[in-house]
Amino acid sequence: METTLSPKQREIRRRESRILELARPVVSSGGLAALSMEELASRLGTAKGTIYNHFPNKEEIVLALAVEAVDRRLDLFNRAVMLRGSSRQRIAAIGIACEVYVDRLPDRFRAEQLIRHETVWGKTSAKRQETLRTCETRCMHTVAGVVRDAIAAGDLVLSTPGRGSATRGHRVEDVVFGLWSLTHGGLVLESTSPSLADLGIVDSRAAIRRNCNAMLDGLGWKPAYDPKAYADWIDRVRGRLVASLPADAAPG
Amino acid sequence: METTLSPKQREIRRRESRILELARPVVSSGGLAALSMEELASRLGTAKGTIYNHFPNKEEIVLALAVEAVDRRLDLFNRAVMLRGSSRQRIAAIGIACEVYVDRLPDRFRAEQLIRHETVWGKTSAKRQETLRTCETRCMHTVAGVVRDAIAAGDLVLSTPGRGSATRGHRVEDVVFGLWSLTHGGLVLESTSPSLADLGIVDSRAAIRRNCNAMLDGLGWKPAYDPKAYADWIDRVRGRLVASLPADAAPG
DNA sequence: TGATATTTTGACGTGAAGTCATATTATCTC
DNA sequence: GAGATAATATGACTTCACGTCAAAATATCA
Repeated sequence: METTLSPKQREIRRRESRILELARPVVSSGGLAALSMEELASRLGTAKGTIYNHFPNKEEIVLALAVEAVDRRLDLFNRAVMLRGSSRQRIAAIGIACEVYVDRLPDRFRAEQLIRHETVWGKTSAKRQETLRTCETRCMHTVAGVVRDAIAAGDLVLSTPGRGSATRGHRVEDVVFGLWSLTHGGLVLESTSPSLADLGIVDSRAAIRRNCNAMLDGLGWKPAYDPKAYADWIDRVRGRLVASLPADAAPG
Repeated sequence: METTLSPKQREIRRRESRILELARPVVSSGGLAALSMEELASRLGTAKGTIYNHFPNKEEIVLALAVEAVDRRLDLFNRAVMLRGSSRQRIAAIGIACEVYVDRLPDRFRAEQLIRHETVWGKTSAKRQETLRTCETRCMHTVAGVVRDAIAAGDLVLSTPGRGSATRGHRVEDVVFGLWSLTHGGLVLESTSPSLADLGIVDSRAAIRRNCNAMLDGLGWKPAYDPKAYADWIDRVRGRLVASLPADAAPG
C-alpha cells in the first residue's frame, strides 16, 4: 500500500500539518470559539473552502490536535517506563512524564481537555475518534504493564486472600485508574480551579506526588515511599524526558 | 439592609430564577453554544434585551448555574459530615455526597465543568467569580474539618517525625487535595473518557472508592479499610443524602 | 496535447450575539 | 389621582462566522 506521493499530494500533506500548527496556539489560548476558519485560511494563504477539504468542521481540527497530543504523551510514557529502576521507580517516572507533558507541551494538554466535551466530541468523525481511543488505550496499557511487572517481581500483591487488606478487590486496571484520576485530576484542578490557592496548596506538583505515593503505599507496593531517594530519582527522570523532547517544546 | 422588595423587583427576581431554570438543561446537554439568547427570550416570553438586563452575556449565565451547583454540593457535603460516625466514616460520606451530586444533579455537575474553561471564565464578572470561589472554598473547608477532627481524635497522624513514613510532608490541605483529585478526577474521567471501558473499568464508582481508601490507608488513617463495614455505611449515607434532596433532582 | 479528474475558490445563505434608541411601564411627589 | 421622573422592556440593527456549493483553476493521465 506504500504508494509514492504525487507532488500535489505532498503539498496537501504539508498543508495539513501547517493547519494544525497554526490552529494549535489559537485553540490553546482561546478555545474552539477563538478558532476562525476565515482567519485560519487567510494566514494559510488559501481560501476557506480549502480548509474544509481537510477537516469537515472546527471540531475535527481540535480532535486532530488532541490525537497529536496523546501521541506525544504516549511517547513520553514509553520513554519513562524504559528507564532502569524498581517497579516503583518506573511508575513514578510515568507521573513525571505527565508533569513534563503539561509543562512543556501545554498547548497539547489544552487541546486534550477541550475534546473531552460532548459538544466538541459529538461533531467529530468516528474514524478519528477511534484513533484517539487507540492512543489513549495504549497509554493505559503502558501504565498497566508496569503494574504487572511489579506483581511479577513480587513488589505488589493484589487481592490478598488473607486478612482484610486495603487492597481487597483491587485489580490492575483499578490501580491504573487510580493513578490516572489522581494525577490527571490533580493537574486539571491545578490549571482550572480558582480556589486551589485559597485552600493553601502552593506546590501542587509535590502534593500530587505525595498523594500518589500514599495511595501506592496503601496498596502495599514495595519498596515504600522514601522522600529522599524519590526526589533524586525524579530529578534524573525529568532531565531525561525533557531532553528527549523535540525543539518545539515550551522552554522551562 | 433588608429592604422590602417592590412588586416589580419581585418579578425581576423570579424571572432570574426562571432564566436559570430554562438555561440549565440546555447548557447541560449542549454546552454554551447550544444556549441561544433569542430562543431563551422567546421561551421566557420576553424580548432578548430583557435577558441582557439580567446577565451581560451567555457566559455569565453559565457561571450563575455553576454557583448554584456548588451551593448544592456544599449542602450535600455539610449533611454528609453531620452524620454520626468515625472520622473515616465521615470522610467516606463526603465521597458519597459527590456521587449523589453527580447522579442526582447532573445538570449542575455539567455547568460546574463548563465554567472551568478560560474561554468561559474570562468573560464573566469578578463579582460572581468571587461568589463561586467562596462556595468552593467552603466545600474544601468542610472536608478539611473532617481531616482535622481525625487528627484531633488520634485517628490520623500527619508528619510523623519518626521513621520514614509515607505521610512525611503531608499537611491537612494535601489530604483534601488528594481526595478531591481522586474523586473529582475519577468522576470526570468516568463521564468524559472514551477509553475507560477499553481499560476494563466497569464499575468506576467502586474503583474510585477503593482508590480513596487505599490512599487513606497509605496515610495511616484509622480504622483501616474494611470492605464489609464500609459497604453498609455507604448504603446508609446514600439513602440519607438522597432523601435530603429537593424534588427537582433526577430520579435514580 | 487534449480529456478527465481533482482541487480551489469565494460569494452566499443562515443564524446567533450583543447594542441601543425608543417605547413602555413603574414609582414617586404633590 | 395626575403628572413628572426614573426604571425597565423592546426588537430592529449591526456584526461576525460557519459551512455550502457551483463554477473556475489546476493537475493528472492517456
